[in-house]
Amino acid sequence: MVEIRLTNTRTRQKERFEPIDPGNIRVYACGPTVYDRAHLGNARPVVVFDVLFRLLRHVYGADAVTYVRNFTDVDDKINARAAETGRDIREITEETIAWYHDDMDALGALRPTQEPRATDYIPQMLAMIEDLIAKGFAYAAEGHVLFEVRRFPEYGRLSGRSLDDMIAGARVEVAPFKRDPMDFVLWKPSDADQPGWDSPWGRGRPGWHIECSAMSAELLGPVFDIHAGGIDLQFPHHENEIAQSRCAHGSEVMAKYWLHNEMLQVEGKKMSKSLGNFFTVRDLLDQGIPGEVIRFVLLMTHYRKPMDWTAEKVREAEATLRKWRGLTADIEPAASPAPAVVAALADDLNTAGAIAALHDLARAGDAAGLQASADLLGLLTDDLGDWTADGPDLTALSARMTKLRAEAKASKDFSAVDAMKQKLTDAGVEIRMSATGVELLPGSGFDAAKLERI
RNA sequence: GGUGGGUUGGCGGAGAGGUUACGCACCGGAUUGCAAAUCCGUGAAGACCGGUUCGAUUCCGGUACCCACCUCCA
Repeated sequence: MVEIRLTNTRTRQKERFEPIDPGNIRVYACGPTVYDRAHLGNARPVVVFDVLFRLLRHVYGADAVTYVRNFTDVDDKINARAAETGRDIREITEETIAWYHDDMDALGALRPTQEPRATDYIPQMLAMIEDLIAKGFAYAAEGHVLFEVRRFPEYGRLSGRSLDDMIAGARVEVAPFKRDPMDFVLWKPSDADQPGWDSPWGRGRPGWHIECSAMSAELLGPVFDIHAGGIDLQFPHHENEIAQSRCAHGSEVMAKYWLHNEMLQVEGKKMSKSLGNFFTVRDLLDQGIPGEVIRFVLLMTHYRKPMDWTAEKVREAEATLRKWRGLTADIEPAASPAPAVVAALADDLNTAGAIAALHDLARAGDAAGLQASADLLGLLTDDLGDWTADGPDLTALSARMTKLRAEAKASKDFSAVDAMKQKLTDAGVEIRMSATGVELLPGSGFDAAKLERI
């Protein structure tokens, strides 16, 4: 059995992964709030934890892993989007979920085992809130229900903060009905225009964090193996999830291992909606950057380090993938991935190390091993291969070139061949001449329009 | 102010207390009519100051700078 090691944010250490039940490994990842296209920053955890999913399936068996990633489809950002566009909330969330699936599929991410929607779990949320009140961890006030953080001594442990420090640095206005400034909302009242559900505290809607606690408990149980998400969710989202779940279930931990990916940056700054420096996955796909290339770039950097998105990385990734796809075309994959690749991934998802190991395989000419190993990273798969496969038909041009070259060899005048070569190069066509003939391949800067004029 | 993370060769980016990371670029060679592609090869690093050690880029402490979280965000 391959030993998997993961950096556990909960203990701040790299630890050996020991499943609670090797026959049923349970992973929860926080999914998107569905009101807009996913930006590239949203894609990083999806791709990174997709590799985790693939690794766990490889080591423990495909049927032994349950991966849950939610859709938060009730949120004030969605309400705001509905108000400003005049559209129906359900229409917005349905559309956004379809977009999300399209875009993440394009990046080669496997669909999780389950993708629950928050609005399908309102009864479970209400039950959990009532339970928290009954156990003395939450209180109702003015149509709200709040979690009382002072009742949970370990509040702040995941993110390494103390309540007093947080209050000292707090910049938000505190609602008057809170017993403590850090108390957070489990349930809040809705007006007539807002989505709402009947509850013991009147018509209302859930706060931000309770959906993940309710859905993970319902689908994975009160204690599960891995909880994953972006580092920006560590506080307050994950801290609050832990408080709710542990107090409701009386458990020692919510998840045994907590994994957090670092942020994506653009020009040294976090890509975020509030900074306005974000672009969506769809933007990149529309620019003609293949999903497989985006995926490769995301995997070039270890998930626990900030990564910068640059055009140079796109170029490198594309060139490497073209080379590897050429090498593995029509090759039967090896029976199992190379041990070096598995070992790299098992060492805290070292995708950069795994890619280095793939380079080793390519250099050694082990196409079968490369194909089988790349699959573990979700690369060189059939699903993602269209961008190299549907190349234009260049046979007429190569025939013309072959003829010109033969004539040139006889006449010793190569000017006509060189002129054509230059045009092809300008159009981004890669030219491979051998003794026997001419092979033309669309290269990284391929431009079909320029080809027309040759 | 509090908390967490980072600083590696021209660029990207890993691991390991002592032995070549790897990729891109560069340079040299093979190949080519010349190139491209391909193959082979060379060179190049560890922010700064201390400490531990026979030996540290790798461990410990400090300094500087950068980033993130503390407010919706992955």
